[in-house]
Amino acid sequence: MLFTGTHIHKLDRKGRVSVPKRFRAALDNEEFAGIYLYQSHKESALEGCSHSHMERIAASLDELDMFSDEADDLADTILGSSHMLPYDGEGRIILPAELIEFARIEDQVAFVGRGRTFRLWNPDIFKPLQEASRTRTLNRGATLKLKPMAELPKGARPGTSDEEDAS
Amino acid sequence: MLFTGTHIHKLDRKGRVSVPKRFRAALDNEEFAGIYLYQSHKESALEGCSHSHMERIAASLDELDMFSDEADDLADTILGSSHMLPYDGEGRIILPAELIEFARIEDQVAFVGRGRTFRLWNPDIFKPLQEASRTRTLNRGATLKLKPMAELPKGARPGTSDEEDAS
DNA sequence: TGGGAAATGATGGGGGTCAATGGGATTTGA
DNA sequence: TCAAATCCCATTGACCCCCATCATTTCCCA
Repeated sequence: MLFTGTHIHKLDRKGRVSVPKRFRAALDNEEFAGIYLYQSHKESALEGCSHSHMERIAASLDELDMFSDEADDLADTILGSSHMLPYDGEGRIILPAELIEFARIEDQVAFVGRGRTFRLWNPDIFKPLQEASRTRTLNRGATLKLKPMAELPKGARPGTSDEEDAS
Repeated sequence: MLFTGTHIHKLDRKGRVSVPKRFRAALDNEEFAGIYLYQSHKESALEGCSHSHMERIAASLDELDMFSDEADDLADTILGSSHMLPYDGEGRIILPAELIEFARIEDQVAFVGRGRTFRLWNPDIFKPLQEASRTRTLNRGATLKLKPMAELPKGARPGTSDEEDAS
């Protein structure tokens, strides 16, 4: 379950767009055949995730004080503004007009993997941003501290399996 | 069982409103074919939930000191003022006049998912509030500490079902 | 190793189905 | 007996299923 790479697909005149095969494959075992999308907080982009990821968000919100202001805001912003989008027979979703407008998407959509989640962009907007962030990363000499293998969930390590083999 | 998204439906002149298909689907296994609504204690909105969630609230109240003022207040506001609303043949409920008035609902109702629960709003009132939530979330740099997958209820994780045991 | 064939993913579009809505008819209950 | 709730059916428009085509990639074999 990992979203990687950038995939550019066409938005047809019915408002449909194919979800990249790789992304669909990453969602194979989900109980819901489709994806969730919501508006990004900081970017002119859409955040995408799986059903189980959404469950995880809900479960985490549940833990916060049921009456806290922060939980309220997060619920409104994420759960309240998310769209549950099922695939059609060909693995496409219908991109709601509201989201098309928010992300200023025209006739093409870039699916950008971010590991457990992904983003949808207007490719023309994403490209320059991607280059900028690449330059920043290089200049900063950023390093990422990797988690030891042993702490990874089962199924994410070679030689283990979560259910059946996912080779 | 997850309520997500915002769904705006019409309140007809008989005081009926369709419960969104997605919400009804989330309540499929409930013993009661309908929803519960009560007045929110901090917003001009209605809180909605399932029968089993209502049971959960009752159970939580049990744990509070039975004679505490807090328990009294909560019992009055939630259990005492809640309405049990069955669907008609088309999946609609009748919105009681008392609740319409409280939430200042006119001819449209917004069903807003919040995970285990949902809220009903006058869309014109909700919209600006949701914008404000978004802004606060952004400024606060709020991040939600996600619960580890392993602690999620079974059936909420890919590759598990709540039927049999998945080691 | 190159070229052609087959498989697979992406795209376009028609039409049937179902959710949302409106309103009349019948039943229930005060 | 009247009002309100429930049942029932009609309408409509959005969405989903289906199929046809096109573009790639993969595979196979010379």
